Amino acid sequence: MPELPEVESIRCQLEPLIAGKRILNGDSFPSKKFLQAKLASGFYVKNVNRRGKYLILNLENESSRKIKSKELIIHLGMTGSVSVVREKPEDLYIRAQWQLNDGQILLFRDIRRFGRIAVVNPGDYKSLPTLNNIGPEPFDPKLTAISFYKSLSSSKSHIKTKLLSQRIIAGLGNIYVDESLWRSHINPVARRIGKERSENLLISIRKVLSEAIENGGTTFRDYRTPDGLTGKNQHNLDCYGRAGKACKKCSSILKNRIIGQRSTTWCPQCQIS
DNA sequence: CGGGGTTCCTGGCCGC
DNA sequence: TGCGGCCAGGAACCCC
Repeated sequence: MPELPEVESIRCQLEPLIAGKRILNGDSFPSKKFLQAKLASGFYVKNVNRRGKYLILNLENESSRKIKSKELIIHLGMTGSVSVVREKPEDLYIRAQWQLNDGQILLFRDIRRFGRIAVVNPGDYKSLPTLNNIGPEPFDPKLTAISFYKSLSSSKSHIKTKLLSQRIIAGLGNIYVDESLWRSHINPVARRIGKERSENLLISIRKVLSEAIENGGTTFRDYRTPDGLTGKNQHNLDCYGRAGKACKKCSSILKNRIIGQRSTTWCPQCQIS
């Protein structure tokens, strides 16, 4: 579902809709994954940030001259979306809702319930292990070809698995991993890659992600921005979803198989180990 | 602790 | 039209 470009598109639209608003109360579907929604009650939304695929709403509440801060973390899972509405719709799949002081309601909708809501003290991500151990943002200038190479070298699992783990680099999911590996001619089951190929991979990741952000994300089925629109990046994919079709570089037939429990598409000709 | 497999959910699509 | 089987953009969790 939503990977970094989709979450970033959502963040960008959501922030002006809710920044400065006060959350009067929160309510949720009765599941452990969403129950913390109500803990955001009474706080103002300072801003809306993103880390990897996680939306992070910075909350503040000044009571009796003491400023209290929290973070409302929304993870969209596979089918999550957010919207801001005046009237709550009849919808079975609303998993959390927050009444705002301007009469609007922030909604979290998630058909499959793979998403998650948490309200934590700033930076305290113990309850979200992946966020707690997350790697650098792809566009962080501190992430260099060398540091990326070293980080990739620290584990010997398949490169596809490493990129999906969020520990080496944040925000990649199945679509953009396959796209980035195709662009940089790296086989998804490669285990060690050299400095030069690591650098090419990082360059490809950045290009793939920035194009996807410009296109407003990739919509296959569920992904929507808060304004309800779909993304356009599905028309920009070279590899993901094209198994059985001709490689756009060499015309070989793209293959597909399961790697690390995830469906993987690659070109057997250009993506050598 | 790192790594691999399992599990959480629902709906859409395909083939019979 | 109905139903079983399979598939899906993610990550927490459990066990070795």
